[in-house]
Amino acid sequence: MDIVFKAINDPTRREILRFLTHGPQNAGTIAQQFNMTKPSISHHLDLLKQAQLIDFSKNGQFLVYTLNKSGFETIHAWFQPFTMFFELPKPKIRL
Amino acid sequence: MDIVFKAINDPTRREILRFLTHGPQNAGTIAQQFNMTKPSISHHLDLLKQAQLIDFSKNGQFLVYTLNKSGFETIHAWFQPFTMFFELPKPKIRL
DNA sequence: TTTATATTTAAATATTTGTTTAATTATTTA
DNA sequence: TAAATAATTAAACAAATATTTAAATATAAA
Repeated sequence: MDIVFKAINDPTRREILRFLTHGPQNAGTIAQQFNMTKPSISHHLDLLKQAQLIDFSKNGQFLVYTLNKSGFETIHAWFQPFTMFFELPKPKIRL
Repeated sequence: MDIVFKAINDPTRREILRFLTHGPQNAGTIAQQFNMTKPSISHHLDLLKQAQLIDFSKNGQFLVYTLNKSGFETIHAWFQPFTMFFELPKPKIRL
């Protein structure tokens, strides 16, 4: 559990997650988005992977990264007890 | 924004937040819950305060801490875009 | 089968973080 | 007003983190 919170603590990692909402991306494409060396991005991807916030599959010489449900469910589950205490924006349509 | 994620990264701070779901608590009462010195808890409370996850008011010589909506809204807002991508547990009743 | 490309792993380092002990501030009570 | 209580602030330090450069691995193309 700790690892998920550690993962989303870093701004670069949060940007990577946001970037992946556009769909699966190669490690190189992800690295291009940032003013930072590839090894540094690689390290961030590794941490997000450990937190199960992303996943990857191999496509030839490329590694394709995608969002992974598990880590987000962990965050959601942690957050749940606190929603009881606050009026949070309600969904516009019936779920 | 960064400060909120930093705040919830620490397990002690997450326990403090959980403890405060039981209602407002004095600094001393909070400190008792943990095998840790008061200055350390004080520092954690300060960080949670900075993140607007908690608030306090003075009652004589006591400082009474409570949960604060603002910080949780920040987390919720960040999480929102990701909910689109995953089937998350649905509410049991109409909201 | 050599060379280029995509990416990670390893080693080193500066910065940040969590904790402790000691000192300080503020309030209450005797 | 002096002593006790509640809590924070300050200084010091060990542990964890993000980054870089250099080296290694794996696949593709020439």
